Amino acid sequence: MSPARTPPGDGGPRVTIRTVAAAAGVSTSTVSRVFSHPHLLRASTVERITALAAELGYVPHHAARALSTGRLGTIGVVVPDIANPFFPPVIRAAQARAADDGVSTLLADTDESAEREADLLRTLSWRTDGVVLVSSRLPDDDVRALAARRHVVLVNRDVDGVTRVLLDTAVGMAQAVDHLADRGHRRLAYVGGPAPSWSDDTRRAAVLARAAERSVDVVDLGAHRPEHDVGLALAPALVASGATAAIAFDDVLAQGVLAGLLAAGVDVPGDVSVVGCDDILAVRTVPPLTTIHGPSDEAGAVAVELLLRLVHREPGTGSAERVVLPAELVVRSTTGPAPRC
Amino acid sequence: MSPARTPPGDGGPRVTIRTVAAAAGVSTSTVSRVFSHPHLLRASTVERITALAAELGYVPHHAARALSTGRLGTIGVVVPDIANPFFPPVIRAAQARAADDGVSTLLADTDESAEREADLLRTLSWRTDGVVLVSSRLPDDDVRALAARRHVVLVNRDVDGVTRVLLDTAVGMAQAVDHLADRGHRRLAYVGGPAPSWSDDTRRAAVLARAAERSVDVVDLGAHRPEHDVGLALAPALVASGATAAIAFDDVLAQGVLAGLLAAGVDVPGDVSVVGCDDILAVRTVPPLTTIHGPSDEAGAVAVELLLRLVHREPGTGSAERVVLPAELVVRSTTGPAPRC
DNA sequence: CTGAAAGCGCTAACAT
DNA sequence: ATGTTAGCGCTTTCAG
Repeated sequence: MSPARTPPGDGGPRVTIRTVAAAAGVSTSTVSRVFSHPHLLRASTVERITALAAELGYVPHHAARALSTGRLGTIGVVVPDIANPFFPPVIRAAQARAADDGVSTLLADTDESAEREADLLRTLSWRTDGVVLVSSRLPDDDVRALAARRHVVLVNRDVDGVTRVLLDTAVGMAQAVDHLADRGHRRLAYVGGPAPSWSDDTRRAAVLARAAERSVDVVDLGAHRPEHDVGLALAPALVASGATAAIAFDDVLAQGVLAGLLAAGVDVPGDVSVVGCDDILAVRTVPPLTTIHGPSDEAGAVAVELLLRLVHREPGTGSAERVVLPAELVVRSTTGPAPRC
Repeated sequence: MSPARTPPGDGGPRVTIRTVAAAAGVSTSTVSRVFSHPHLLRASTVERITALAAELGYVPHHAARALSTGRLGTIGVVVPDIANPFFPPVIRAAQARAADDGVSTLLADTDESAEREADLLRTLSWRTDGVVLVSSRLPDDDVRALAARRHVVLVNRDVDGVTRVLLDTAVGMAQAVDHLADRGHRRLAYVGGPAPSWSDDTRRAAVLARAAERSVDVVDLGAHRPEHDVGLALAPALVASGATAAIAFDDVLAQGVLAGLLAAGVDVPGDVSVVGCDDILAVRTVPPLTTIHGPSDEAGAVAVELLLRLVHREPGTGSAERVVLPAELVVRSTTGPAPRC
């Protein structure tokens, strides 16, 4: 086990493909092939060179490879906010899927700012073969323009003409309405999320549609930033609305509402039922939150898969795919029968 | 505004430094210098070439530059679990600090596995100039070995001989003990975190030390994975211990304990006070959690700063620094006077 | 202040 | 199944 060598401690000139070739008495191309297309070589050769390379402490030079192949072997994953618990599973799955193909991922956080997102994308374009844009805050046209110049896959954003992976929470929202209607609720409130957002639009629409079918009233409590405080502040309005159940845009908002309700002495689910979305908080609320769970990890993996396909396919090939993954209701303890009046 | 061009839609050959040089009637070296050492050129030249380059849609080629300079312009940030809310602020600050120097960050998640961490570090070493290891799960010796071969800065891990940035929660822990002692608590419980961990060792030690000074009893409730469920399951033991207050290794554990206590009908802080650590949950618990807040973002930034210094300094220079940032108690609503017996 | 030329380490035709 | 030979796009001495 002689130590591999790299920057610190210097330790003489770098071990390159050439060093190894010389030591093995073969040409550099053979060594190169050992690491890129081993199937083109005799097994014994591959084995011998691999061992020798390891012994010499040879480490492939990423930049050099990238320069010759024109492929960086790195993709970008851009999210609005790492700290938002919705994203980590997506990110993790994306990284894992990329790693399977030996591709590294550059993770970028836009801090919820479209401007910063644009900046970041500019920087990323120097260093990546393509980008997965999760819940992009960019205007549709900007997204299309970007996709025209770079390989892009969207997650949780539905822009025509751009490859995208969507978590269809509409299914779950409809289930939530059914769930509540089945338990006697006749009037429910929708606590909306960010105004210009695909997620909120589809969620609200799904609630309204299914509620209409079930002849349940819906009070629209407006569009809001998905933050705990906001939900908390909304509790009084919810109570005033006369609704016996609330469906919130996401779990954070729902948790806020929950806290507000408890603070106001309203029993959940005795007096009011609450449903969240995204299953971000799992059972960490008190009581555990009924919510809508989608395969966000799968979304990340699929997005990377599609991206890698784009990267490897020659330009112009294939049209923008649109993958929809269904999200479903998970009943926990914040929903129950409507209070008898 | 002619559009920059990159992979998709092909669009002819890449715009290189050569294209720009030809168009400007200068040599490639001049163009190169415009982007790397503009101060060596006449201002007017710089301006002219910059404008021209922008117009032609020239984008520097990262890999090529890396190959020439031997510096990748990328650092790695390795965390055990992106989804753990303690890390995002660290990551974000690290990225921001790196971006200030035009350095990209490769984020890797080890999924709490030392083995996977080792794997990842191997991969990262091909593609980065150095690594920030946050809360590494690697054995001390492995960390030292790594640091001998690569530029490494540790966060939240104290290994002798390796540059590191520590959040000294011991200060906060002592404050917590004082806070409780001042309010009449004579017997408190420490709910420990992961067994082989610098954080847990120092926290526990700090609690014991200050408690001894204040003649307060401490019941050690053991070492545990910092998860909600675990904390929840520990509530009965806490009650049985007769302690009137619990200090937990971190907020997640504290929140679990809180939930378990509430479930058991124990009033917080009426009957039992609870203190967390890391200020991960902010005011999102009910009631809002008293905890210990440290500048984790600063830790991330400082770590990157130190790393970049290592990267740019020639080998062998400077000895391993040890930066300690103090974390302090934040009193919220889960602590109060000891119940009168 | 700017140009010319020699690579950085690797891959990819093209030969053999 | 391997060797030969050009570069990939950029930086960087060394000259001028």
